[in-house]
Amino acid sequence: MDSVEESYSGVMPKDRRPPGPAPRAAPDGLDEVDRELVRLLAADGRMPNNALAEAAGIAPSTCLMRVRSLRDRGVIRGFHADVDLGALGQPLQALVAVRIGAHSRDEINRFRTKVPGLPGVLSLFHVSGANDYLLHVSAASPDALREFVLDHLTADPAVVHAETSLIFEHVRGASGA
Amino acid sequence: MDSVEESYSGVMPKDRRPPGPAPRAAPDGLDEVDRELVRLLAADGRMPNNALAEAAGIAPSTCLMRVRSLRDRGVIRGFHADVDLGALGQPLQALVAVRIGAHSRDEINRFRTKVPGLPGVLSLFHVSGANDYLLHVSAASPDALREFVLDHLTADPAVVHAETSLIFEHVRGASGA
DNA sequence: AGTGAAAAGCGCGCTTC
DNA sequence: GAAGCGCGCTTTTCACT
Repeated sequence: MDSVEESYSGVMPKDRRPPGPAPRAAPDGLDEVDRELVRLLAADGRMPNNALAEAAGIAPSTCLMRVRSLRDRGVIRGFHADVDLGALGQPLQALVAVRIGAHSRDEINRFRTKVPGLPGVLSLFHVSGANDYLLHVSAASPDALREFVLDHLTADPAVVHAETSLIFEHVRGASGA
Repeated sequence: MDSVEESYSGVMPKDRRPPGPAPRAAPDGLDEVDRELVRLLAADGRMPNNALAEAAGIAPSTCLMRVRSLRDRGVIRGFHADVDLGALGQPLQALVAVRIGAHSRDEINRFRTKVPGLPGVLSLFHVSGANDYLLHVSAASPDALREFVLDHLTADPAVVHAETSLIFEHVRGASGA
Protein backbone atom coordinates (compact mmCIF):
# COMPACT_ATOMS: atom_id res chain seq x y z
CA MET A 1 0.00 0.00 0.00
CA ASP A 2 2.96 2.26 -0.45
CA SER A 3 5.89 3.30 -2.60
CA VAL A 4 4.01 4.56 -5.58
CA GLU A 5 7.13 6.53 -6.27
CA GLU A 6 9.16 3.34 -6.55
CA SER A 7 7.41 2.53 -9.82
CA TYR A 8 8.83 5.76 -11.13
CA SER A 9 12.21 4.93 -12.52
CA GLY A 10 14.69 7.64 -11.52
CA VAL A 11 15.65 9.60 -8.44
CA MET A 12 13.12 12.06 -7.08
CA PRO A 13 13.99 15.71 -7.42
CA LYS A 14 14.94 17.04 -4.01
CA ASP A 15 12.43 19.87 -4.19
CA ARG A 16 9.48 17.54 -4.44
CA ARG A 17 6.97 18.82 -1.88
CA PRO A 18 3.66 16.99 -1.70
CA PRO A 19 0.80 19.09 -0.24
CA GLY A 20 0.72 19.06 3.55
CA PRO A 21 2.92 20.14 6.41
CA ALA A 22 6.65 19.92 5.99
CA PRO A 23 8.28 17.16 8.03
CA ARG A 24 10.38 19.69 9.93
CA ALA A 25 10.65 23.44 10.61
CA ALA A 26 7.27 24.80 11.66
CA PRO A 27 6.60 28.50 10.99
CA ASP A 28 7.78 29.46 14.49
CA GLY A 29 11.16 27.79 14.10
CA LEU A 30 10.38 24.73 16.20
CA ASP A 31 10.94 21.39 14.52
CA GLU A 32 9.49 18.06 15.54
CA VAL A 33 12.37 17.30 17.89
CA ASP A 34 11.91 20.60 19.73
CA ARG A 35 8.22 19.92 20.15
CA GLU A 36 8.93 16.47 21.50
CA LEU A 37 11.45 17.84 23.98
CA VAL A 38 8.95 20.42 25.18
CA ARG A 39 6.26 17.77 25.50
CA LEU A 40 8.53 15.47 27.48
CA LEU A 41 9.73 18.22 29.81
CA ALA A 42 6.20 19.42 30.39
CA ALA A 43 5.33 15.91 31.50
CA ASP A 44 8.47 15.43 33.61
CA GLY A 45 10.60 18.51 34.18
CA ARG A 46 13.30 16.56 35.96
CA MET A 47 13.93 13.98 33.28
CA PRO A 48 17.74 13.61 33.01
CA ASN A 49 19.30 14.89 29.84
CA ASN A 50 20.46 11.52 28.55
CA ALA A 51 17.03 9.94 29.03
CA LEU A 52 15.52 12.94 27.28
CA ALA A 53 17.97 12.56 24.41
CA GLU A 54 17.16 8.89 23.98
CA ALA A 55 13.42 9.54 24.08
CA ALA A 56 13.80 12.22 21.42
CA GLY A 57 16.19 10.15 19.33
CA ILE A 58 19.17 12.52 19.45
CA ALA A 59 22.59 12.59 21.08
CA PRO A 60 22.83 13.86 24.68
CA SER A 61 25.06 16.77 23.70
CA THR A 62 22.63 17.82 21.00
CA CYS A 63 19.76 17.44 23.41
CA LEU A 64 21.45 19.71 25.91
CA MET A 65 21.98 22.34 23.23
CA ARG A 66 18.36 22.10 22.13
CA VAL A 67 16.97 22.49 25.62
CA ARG A 68 19.21 25.45 26.32
CA SER A 69 18.06 27.05 23.12
CA LEU A 70 14.44 26.47 24.08
CA ARG A 71 15.03 28.15 27.43
CA ASP A 72 16.91 31.05 25.84
CA ARG A 73 14.15 31.60 23.30
CA GLY A 74 11.57 31.63 26.09
CA VAL A 75 9.72 28.59 24.79
CA ILE A 76 10.41 26.98 28.16
CA ARG A 77 9.93 29.64 30.82
CA GLY A 78 11.10 27.59 33.77
CA PHE A 79 10.54 24.50 35.87
CA HIS A 80 8.25 24.25 38.85
CA ALA A 81 7.29 21.65 41.42
CA ASP A 82 3.62 20.70 41.34
CA VAL A 83 2.60 21.02 44.99
CA ASP A 84 -0.38 19.48 46.74
CA LEU A 85 -1.75 22.54 48.51
CA GLY A 86 -3.94 20.39 50.70
CA ALA A 87 -0.84 18.83 52.22
CA LEU A 88 0.42 22.33 52.93
CA GLY A 89 -2.62 23.25 54.96
CA GLN A 90 -4.49 24.98 52.12
CA PRO A 91 -7.22 22.46 51.35
CA LEU A 92 -9.62 25.00 49.85
CA GLN A 93 -9.43 26.45 46.38
CA ALA A 94 -11.71 28.98 44.75
CA LEU A 95 -12.19 31.03 41.62
CA VAL A 96 -13.12 34.63 42.26
CA ALA A 97 -14.66 36.63 39.42
CA VAL A 98 -13.82 40.30 39.85
CA ARG A 99 -15.47 43.25 38.13
CA ILE A 100 -13.49 46.47 37.90
CA GLY A 101 -15.13 49.89 37.97
CA ALA A 102 -14.49 52.66 35.46
CA HIS A 103 -11.22 53.76 36.93
CA SER A 104 -8.03 55.26 35.69
CA ARG A 105 -5.52 53.14 33.89
CA ASP A 106 -3.18 53.58 36.82
CA GLU A 107 -5.73 52.26 39.25
CA ILE A 108 -6.32 49.16 37.15
CA ASN A 109 -2.61 48.65 36.73
CA ARG A 110 -2.10 48.87 40.46
CA PHE A 111 -4.70 46.15 40.97
CA ARG A 112 -3.17 43.95 38.29
CA THR A 113 0.26 44.36 39.85
CA LYS A 114 -0.61 43.77 43.48
CA VAL A 115 -2.86 40.73 43.08
CA PRO A 116 -0.31 38.10 41.95
CA GLY A 117 1.70 38.79 45.10
CA LEU A 118 -1.17 38.35 47.54
CA PRO A 119 -0.92 35.27 49.75
CA GLY A 120 -2.74 32.29 48.29
CA VAL A 121 -3.07 33.66 44.78
CA LEU A 122 -2.26 30.91 42.28
CA SER A 123 -3.22 32.64 39.05
CA LEU A 124 -4.71 35.86 37.80
CA PHE A 125 -6.63 35.83 34.52
CA HIS A 126 -7.59 39.01 32.71
CA VAL A 127 -10.63 37.94 30.73
CA SER A 128 -13.21 39.22 28.30
CA GLY A 129 -16.89 39.15 29.14
CA ALA A 130 -18.97 40.45 32.02
CA ASN A 131 -16.12 40.09 34.49
CA ASP A 132 -12.68 41.62 34.12
CA TYR A 133 -10.52 39.33 36.20
CA LEU A 134 -10.65 35.80 37.47
CA LEU A 135 -8.52 34.85 40.45
CA HIS A 136 -7.52 31.32 41.27
CA VAL A 137 -6.79 31.26 44.99
CA SER A 138 -6.15 28.76 47.77
CA ALA A 139 -7.11 29.12 51.41
CA ALA A 140 -6.77 27.30 54.69
CA SER A 141 -10.45 27.49 55.59
CA PRO A 142 -13.74 29.07 54.53
CA ASP A 143 -13.12 31.85 57.01
CA ALA A 144 -9.67 32.52 55.59
CA LEU A 145 -11.14 32.62 52.11
CA ARG A 146 -13.85 35.05 53.13
CA GLU A 147 -11.27 37.20 54.85
CA PHE A 148 -9.07 37.20 51.77
CA VAL A 149 -11.89 38.27 49.47
CA LEU A 150 -13.11 40.98 51.82
CA ASP A 151 -9.72 42.38 52.71
CA HIS A 152 -7.97 42.29 49.35
CA LEU A 153 -10.70 42.34 46.73
CA THR A 154 -13.95 43.81 48.00
CA ALA A 155 -12.04 46.46 49.92
CA ASP A 156 -10.00 47.47 46.86
CA PRO A 157 -11.25 50.76 45.38
CA ALA A 158 -10.87 49.41 41.84
CA VAL A 159 -13.20 46.49 42.53
CA VAL A 160 -16.95 46.92 42.22
CA HIS A 161 -17.93 43.26 42.50
CA ALA A 162 -16.38 39.96 43.52
CA GLU A 163 -18.08 36.60 43.17
CA THR A 164 -16.52 33.51 44.67
CA SER A 165 -16.94 29.97 43.37
CA LEU A 166 -15.52 27.05 45.30
CA ILE A 167 -13.45 24.55 43.38
CA PHE A 168 -14.55 20.99 44.07
CA GLU A 169 -11.95 19.44 41.82
CA HIS A 170 -9.08 20.63 39.70
CA VAL A 171 -7.69 18.34 37.00
CA ARG A 172 -4.62 19.19 34.98
CA GLY A 173 -5.08 18.67 31.26
CA ALA A 174 -2.75 16.58 29.15
CA SER A 175 -1.58 19.72 27.31
CA GLY A 176 0.82 21.46 29.67
CA ALA A 177 -0.42 23.27 32.78
CA MET B 1 6.04 44.00 70.30
CA ASP B 2 7.55 40.70 71.35
CA SER B 3 9.37 38.72 74.04
CA VAL B 4 6.89 39.18 76.83
CA GLU B 5 8.26 35.89 78.08
CA GLU B 6 11.77 37.36 78.38
CA SER B 7 10.64 39.42 81.38
CA TYR B 8 10.05 36.13 83.10
CA SER B 9 13.26 35.36 84.97
CA GLY B 10 14.22 31.71 84.69
CA VAL B 11 14.54 29.07 81.99
CA MET B 12 11.36 28.05 80.27
CA PRO B 13 10.14 24.53 80.88
CA LYS B 14 10.55 22.55 77.69
CA ASP B 15 6.86 21.69 77.54
CA ARG B 16 5.87 25.34 77.49
CA ARG B 17 3.46 25.77 74.61
CA PRO B 18 2.11 29.25 74.16
CA PRO B 19 -1.02 29.47 72.03
CA GLY B 20 -0.15 29.54 68.33
CA PRO B 21 1.78 27.40 65.87
CA ALA B 22 4.72 25.40 67.15
CA PRO B 23 8.10 26.33 65.66
CA ARG B 24 8.28 22.90 64.02
CA ALA B 25 6.03 20.00 63.20
CA ALA B 26 2.79 21.42 61.84
CA PRO B 27 -0.36 19.30 62.26
CA ASP B 28 0.18 17.73 58.84
CA GLY B 29 3.69 16.53 59.65
CA LEU B 30 5.57 19.18 57.68
CA ASP B 31 8.17 21.14 59.58
CA GLU B 32 9.65 24.50 58.59
CA VAL B 33 12.43 22.88 56.56
CA ASP B 34 9.93 20.88 54.53
CA ARG B 35 7.91 23.98 53.82
CA GLU B 36 10.98 25.86 52.73
CA LEU B 37 12.01 23.04 50.39
CA VAL B 38 8.55 22.98 48.86
CA ARG B 39 8.58 26.74 48.44
CA LEU B 40 11.99 26.71 46.78
CA LEU B 41 11.13 23.86 44.44
CA ALA B 42 7.86 25.50 43.47
CA ALA B 43 9.85 28.57 42.45
CA ASP B 44 12.57 26.60 40.67
CA GLY B 45 11.97 22.90 40.15
CA ARG B 46 15.44 22.32 38.77
CA MET B 47 17.38 23.88 41.61
CA PRO B 48 20.38 21.59 42.21
CA ASN B 49 20.20 19.52 45.35
CA ASN B 50 23.26 21.05 46.95
CA ALA B 51 22.02 24.59 46.38
CA LEU B 52 18.66 23.55 47.78
CA ALA B 53 20.36 22.07 50.82
CA GLU B 54 22.35 25.21 51.45
CA ALA B 55 19.28 27.43 51.04
CA ALA B 56 17.41 25.29 53.54
CA GLY B 57 20.33 25.03 55.92
CA ILE B 58 20.75 21.26 55.83
CA ALA B 59 23.25 18.77 54.39
CA PRO B 60 22.81 17.67 50.75
CA SER B 61 22.20 14.07 51.74
CA THR B 62 19.54 15.13 54.21
CA CYS B 63 18.03 17.38 51.61
CA LEU B 64 17.76 14.53 49.15
CA MET B 65 16.05 12.41 51.76
CA ARG B 66 13.58 15.16 52.62
CA VAL B 67 12.68 15.80 48.99
CA ARG B 68 12.19 12.09 48.34
CA SER B 69 9.96 11.90 51.36
CA LEU B 70 7.95 14.88 50.13
CA ARG B 71 7.45 13.18 46.78
CA ASP B 72 6.56 9.85 48.38
CA ARG B 73 4.01 11.51 50.63
CA GLY B 74 2.46 13.27 47.64
CA VAL B 75 3.22 16.77 48.91
CA ILE B 76 5.19 17.28 45.71
CA ARG B 77 3.25 15.68 42.88
CA GLY B 78 5.84 16.17 40.18
CA PHE B 79 7.94 18.60 38.22
CA HIS B 80 6.83 20.28 35.03
CA ALA B 81 8.30 22.66 32.48
CA ASP B 82 6.44 25.94 32.20
CA VAL B 83 5.87 26.27 28.47
CA ASP B 84 5.09 29.39 26.48
CA LEU B 85 2.15 28.17 24.46
CA GLY B 86 2.39 31.13 22.12
CA ALA B 87 5.80 29.93 21.00
CA LEU B 88 4.25 26.55 20.30
CA GLY B 89 1.68 27.99 17.91
CA GLN B 90 -1.13 28.27 20.48
CA PRO B 91 -1.29 32.03 21.07
CA LEU B 92 -4.92 32.05 22.18
CA GLN B 93 -6.19 31.05 25.60
CA ALA B 94 -9.74 30.99 26.88
CA LEU B 95 -11.87 30.04 29.83
CA VAL B 96 -15.03 28.16 28.94
CA ALA B 97 -17.81 27.98 31.51
CA VAL B 98 -19.82 24.81 31.02
CA ARG B 99 -23.24 23.99 32.42
CA ILE B 100 -24.19 20.35 32.69
CA GLY B 101 -27.77 19.14 32.30
CA ALA B 102 -29.58 16.85 34.73
CA HIS B 103 -27.92 13.68 33.56
CA SER B 104 -26.93 10.39 35.06
CA ARG B 105 -23.86 10.15 37.20
CA ASP B 106 -22.24 8.05 34.51
CA GLU B 107 -22.82 10.72 31.90
CA ILE B 108 -21.24 13.38 34.06
CA ASN B 109 -18.35 11.10 34.90
CA ARG B 110 -17.76 10.42 31.23
CA PHE B 111 -17.55 14.16 30.58
CA ARG B 112 -15.21 14.70 33.50
CA THR B 113 -12.96 11.90 32.30
CA LYS B 114 -12.76 12.80 28.63
CA VAL B 115 -12.17 16.54 28.94
CA PRO B 116 -8.66 16.59 30.44
CA GLY B 117 -7.44 14.52 27.49
CA LEU B 118 -8.85 16.78 24.80
CA PRO B 119 -6.24 18.66 22.76
CA GLY B 120 -5.51 22.10 24.15
CA VAL B 121 -7.10 21.54 27.55
CA LEU B 122 -4.84 23.00 30.23
CA SER B 123 -7.09 22.61 33.26
CA LEU B 124 -10.55 21.49 34.21
CA PHE B 125 -12.20 23.03 37.26
CA HIS B 126 -15.33 21.58 38.80
CA VAL B 127 -16.87 24.59 40.51
CA SER B 128 -19.84 25.64 42.60
CA GLY B 129 -22.26 28.27 41.36
CA ALA B 130 -24.31 28.72 38.22
CA ASN B 131 -21.82 26.84 36.08
CA ASP B 132 -20.58 23.33 36.75
CA TYR B 133 -17.21 23.28 35.02
CA LEU B 134 -14.66 25.80 33.91
CA LEU B 135 -12.17 24.80 31.22
CA HIS B 136 -8.88 26.53 30.66
CA VAL B 137 -7.94 25.88 27.04
CA SER B 138 -5.42 27.03 24.47
CA ALA B 139 -5.95 27.30 20.73
CA ALA B 140 -4.06 28.17 17.57
CA SER B 141 -6.66 30.63 16.29
CA PRO B 142 -10.18 31.93 16.93
CA ASP B 143 -11.47 29.42 14.39
CA ALA B 144 -9.71 26.57 16.15
CA LEU B 145 -11.18 27.71 19.47
CA ARG B 146 -14.68 27.89 18.04
CA GLU B 147 -14.24 24.47 16.51
CA PHE B 148 -13.04 23.04 19.81
CA VAL B 149 -16.00 24.41 21.75
CA LEU B 150 -18.53 23.29 19.15
CA ASP B 151 -17.09 19.83 18.57
CA HIS B 152 -16.16 18.81 22.08
CA LEU B 153 -18.37 20.85 24.39
CA THR B 154 -21.56 22.08 22.73
CA ALA B 155 -21.90 18.78 20.92
CA ASP B 156 -21.56 16.77 24.11
CA PRO B 157 -24.92 15.41 25.31
CA ALA B 158 -24.07 16.24 28.92
CA VAL B 159 -23.51 19.92 28.13
CA VAL B 160 -26.44 22.31 28.03
CA HIS B 161 -24.48 25.55 27.82
CA ALA B 162 -20.95 26.71 27.11
CA GLU B 163 -19.76 30.29 27.41
CA THR B 164 -16.31 31.27 26.23
CA SER B 165 -14.21 34.10 27.64
CA LEU B 166 -10.95 35.03 26.00
CA ILE B 167 -7.93 35.39 28.26
CA PHE B 168 -6.07 38.62 27.60
CA GLU B 169 -3.41 37.95 30.16
CA HIS B 170 -2.50 35.15 32.52
CA VAL B 171 -0.19 35.88 35.46
CA ARG B 172 1.12 33.19 37.75
CA GLY B 173 0.77 34.04 41.42
CA ALA B 174 3.63 33.92 43.89
CA SER B 175 2.01 30.97 45.67
CA GLY B 176 2.68 27.95 43.48
CA ALA B 177 0.81 27.42 40.20
C1' DA C 1 17.14 11.27 62.15
C1' DG C 2 20.98 13.87 60.50
C1' DT C 3 25.66 14.05 58.78
C1' DG C 4 30.07 13.25 56.14
C1' DA C 5 32.95 10.85 52.82
C1' DA C 6 33.34 7.86 48.87
C1' DA C 7 31.56 6.04 44.42
C1' DA C 8 28.57 6.35 40.50
C1' DG C 9 26.36 9.15 37.10
C1' DC C 10 25.50 13.36 34.87
C1' DG C 11 26.21 18.01 32.90
C1' DC C 12 28.73 20.47 29.70
C1' DG C 13 32.74 22.08 27.58
C1' DC C 14 35.69 21.10 23.42
C1' DT C 15 36.90 18.69 19.11
C1' DT C 16 35.75 16.36 14.87
C1' DC C 17 32.61 14.94 11.09
C1' DG D 1 24.02 21.31 13.03
C1' DA D 2 25.03 16.81 15.21
C1' DA D 3 27.87 13.25 17.59
C1' DG D 4 31.90 11.54 20.59
C1' DC D 5 35.30 12.23 24.31
C1' DG D 6 36.87 13.87 28.88
C1' DC D 7 36.91 16.60 33.01
C1' DG D 8 34.54 18.50 36.96
C1' DC D 9 30.66 18.47 39.65
C1' DT D 10 26.36 16.71 41.45
C1' DT D 11 23.84 13.26 42.90
C1' DT D 12 23.29 9.20 45.64
C1' DT D 13 24.55 5.49 48.70
C1' DC D 14 26.46 3.76 53.06
C1' DA D 15 28.47 3.55 57.67
C1' DC D 16 28.62 6.43 61.57
C1' DT D 17 27.23 9.83 65.23
